[in-house]
Amino acid sequence: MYSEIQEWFSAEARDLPWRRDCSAWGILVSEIMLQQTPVVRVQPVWEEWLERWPAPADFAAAPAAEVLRAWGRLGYPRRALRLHAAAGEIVERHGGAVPDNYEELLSLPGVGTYTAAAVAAFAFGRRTTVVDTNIRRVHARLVIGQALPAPALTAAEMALAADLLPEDTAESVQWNAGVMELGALICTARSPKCGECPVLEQCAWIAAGQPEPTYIPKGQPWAGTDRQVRGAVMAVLRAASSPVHADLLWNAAEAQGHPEVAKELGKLHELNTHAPQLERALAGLVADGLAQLSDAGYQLPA
DNA sequence: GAGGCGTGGTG
DNA sequence: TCACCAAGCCT
Repeated sequence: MYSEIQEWFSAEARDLPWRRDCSAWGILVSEIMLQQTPVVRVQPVWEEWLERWPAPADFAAAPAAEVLRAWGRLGYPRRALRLHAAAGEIVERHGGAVPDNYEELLSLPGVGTYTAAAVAAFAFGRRTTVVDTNIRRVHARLVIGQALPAPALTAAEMALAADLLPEDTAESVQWNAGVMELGALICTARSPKCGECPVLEQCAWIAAGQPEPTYIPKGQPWAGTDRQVRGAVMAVLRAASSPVHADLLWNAAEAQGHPEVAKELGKLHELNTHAPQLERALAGLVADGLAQLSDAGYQLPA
């Protein structure tokens, strides 16, 4: 399978900036931004960041509020704060250089098994077992014959990925990148382009007659949740340059057409003269959002 | 180990 | 239209 995927990858791989001549720091930033966020939205922000903060020390010195603003609308802003903390550790414990091995990468905040393996492989050419959602899906179809991988990563999947990894270090790096790209462009979650697949002939899922998924992926609720409130709060704060009053949050939520959010923030507005109740309500509604506000130097009314 | 965490494009 | 989905991590 290696040669077919490699040939396809050489011809079809996307020309992404972090795949060109790029520092380990640039690779790390890209991997964090790409956690659950599509490439098309990451690319312009990544360009901005690398120009503004070309090395970990530059980024570590920036105020948290600026980090969150620069993060823009990539989503999951806690990733930005964790990367900020990681840059601090890189400066303090690694002399300002991104560590070049899996174990030390894994110890950084916001860096899990996937990101540690990916940075070790793509920034430092290490032979590591990279397993992301694309690779899991390709393995599930190509090797196992199932439409989708299990809901959560299993030990068996890790063992399979380790078994498939080429022994040669340089080939292992190309294999990781190629399988991931195949999952992103051809072997997609919905409507895979099997007609363009370089390993169609060897695919266990095709051989089995493309059976349907054996479970139903469960969606994440959004309307009326704390996350929706946090999203509205963060949208206001990104645009603000000074401490934000709760009234402003409510007005903004209403103006943005978020009736559920405005209703919840309206409760806070009514409670504004009763500080203890306000604190309790805020703690229940926007606990993480408040932590981010505090980290970013913002204040809520007393 | 299941659930929480932002955001916007798309079939 | 509205679920689903996008290079996960942490608790």
